[in-house]
Amino acid sequence: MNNETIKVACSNCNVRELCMPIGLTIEELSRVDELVAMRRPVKRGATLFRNGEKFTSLFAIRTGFFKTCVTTEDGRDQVTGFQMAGEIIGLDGIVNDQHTCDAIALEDAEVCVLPFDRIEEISREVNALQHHVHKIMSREIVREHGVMLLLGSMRAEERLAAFLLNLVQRMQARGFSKSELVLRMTREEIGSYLGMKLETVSRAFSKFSEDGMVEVKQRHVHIKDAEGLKRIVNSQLCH
Amino acid sequence: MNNETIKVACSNCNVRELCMPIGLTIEELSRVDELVAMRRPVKRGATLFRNGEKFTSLFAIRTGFFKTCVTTEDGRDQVTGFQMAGEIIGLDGIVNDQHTCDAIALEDAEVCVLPFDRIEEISREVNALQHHVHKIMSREIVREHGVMLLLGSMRAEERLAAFLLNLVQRMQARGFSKSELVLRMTREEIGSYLGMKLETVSRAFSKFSEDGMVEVKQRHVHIKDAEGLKRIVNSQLCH
DNA sequence: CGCCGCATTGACGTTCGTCAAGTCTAGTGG
DNA sequence: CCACTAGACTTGACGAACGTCAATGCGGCG
Repeated sequence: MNNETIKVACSNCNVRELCMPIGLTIEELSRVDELVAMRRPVKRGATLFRNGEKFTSLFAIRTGFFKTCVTTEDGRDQVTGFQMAGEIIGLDGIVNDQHTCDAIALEDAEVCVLPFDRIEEISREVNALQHHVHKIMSREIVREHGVMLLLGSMRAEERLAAFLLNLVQRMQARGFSKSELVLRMTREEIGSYLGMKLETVSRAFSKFSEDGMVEVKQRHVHIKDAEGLKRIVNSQLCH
Repeated sequence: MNNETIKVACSNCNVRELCMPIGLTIEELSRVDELVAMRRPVKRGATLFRNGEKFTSLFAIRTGFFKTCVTTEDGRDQVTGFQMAGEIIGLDGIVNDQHTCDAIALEDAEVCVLPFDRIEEISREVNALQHHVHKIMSREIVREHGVMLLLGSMRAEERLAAFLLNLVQRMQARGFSKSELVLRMTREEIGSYLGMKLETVSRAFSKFSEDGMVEVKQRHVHIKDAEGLKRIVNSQLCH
């Protein structure tokens, strides 16, 4: 009804349970609300932060979809992750006070800006927040272990199957279908993340499609046989 | 001189500047000393912690050399890192209160046991420690980005060159030679870390040797042309 | 001295990258 | 409303890089 200079507050945010600790007392909750300095819209294709930029804040994704990627001087490029609502990005910037990767919106998005010094300050008073921050960073480390496993020991189809299952599982945790999926990234970006070429991604999609495990229509993916995909991931085709 | 039930203290530890924050006041330093619950020797081949074990502590490596690896139920296996003196391991355990990988000593080692609840407690009082913990976790995230880049976009020889340069650079930071290297891991473990087979590792070593960039004798590696290796890493052989 | 695990090397096969041609779709402008 | 275009995607043919399998060499330890 009334126009809203949307009150910035975690306490009534719909992705709260994804990015904030649970079981806070009322007063703790109001302290945590102070974390969010502002909200910031990010247009599709725009960068939220870029390699080399000064680090000041973490970002909690309220809506939208991002990719993060690292680049080397010699032009190598690697997507290190895809992030969706409720996830925190920018953790890479803490260690040297500057970001070491680019974060780019793959669809129109909105993020909460969380100044890191404020996070540290409030963490000292609210134990649950302190532990939550540690868990978020640990979770990212564990996730990356999984990616290393995927890149280091899986073949193309196994990688894509694992990727699709992971995506759909995260969507499901956000209340979306566990069989219907709209990819926000190109084949090339998927390939970069999975360490393979876009043609190989495309072929793997076609293969799954032939085998009746998914229906693929451009970026629309319908997963008809999640169990089949799981078998692919765990197949260890040889040995 | 006198026999030592070695006093457990960071303040006079020789790898302090590697694992502890710098610029602490005297009283802060004494608080930080309380972090170390005990020291624990780990024999070569022994596991410091294992996937599934309850997480209680981080470990700071005083001496020795470790590998960490993740395993899947279907028997896939991936070395996620090699850790040496001054580095902290166990961060993966925070998120779910249990370890998600195995840590195995590749040579006789000694670690400091840092109970994590004590870390959190003292972090609240000593800001420098709080920030240091954040930096350590962020550093690990950034390191893993680098591994993802390596696994996702480099060819075999580029990976091995990058690996050798990274190892020697870390050894140098610890006061060792920047050209002389004793590998503590097998070809197979190197291969697992780099996402390639042990034979491919061996062939890459032989290639470097033929090209006069290194001398290899089993696990002894002499780096004769670090610049050459750097060129390999940045070569982008095709394109 | 002999064994065993690790490492090297060679021959061959598979997977995936490369290059190229062609198709589909969404978006734009007449 | 339709035609046109650019970018994304698919598919095929071929080759390079790496994995696989197997034989052999080497060094350390009991």
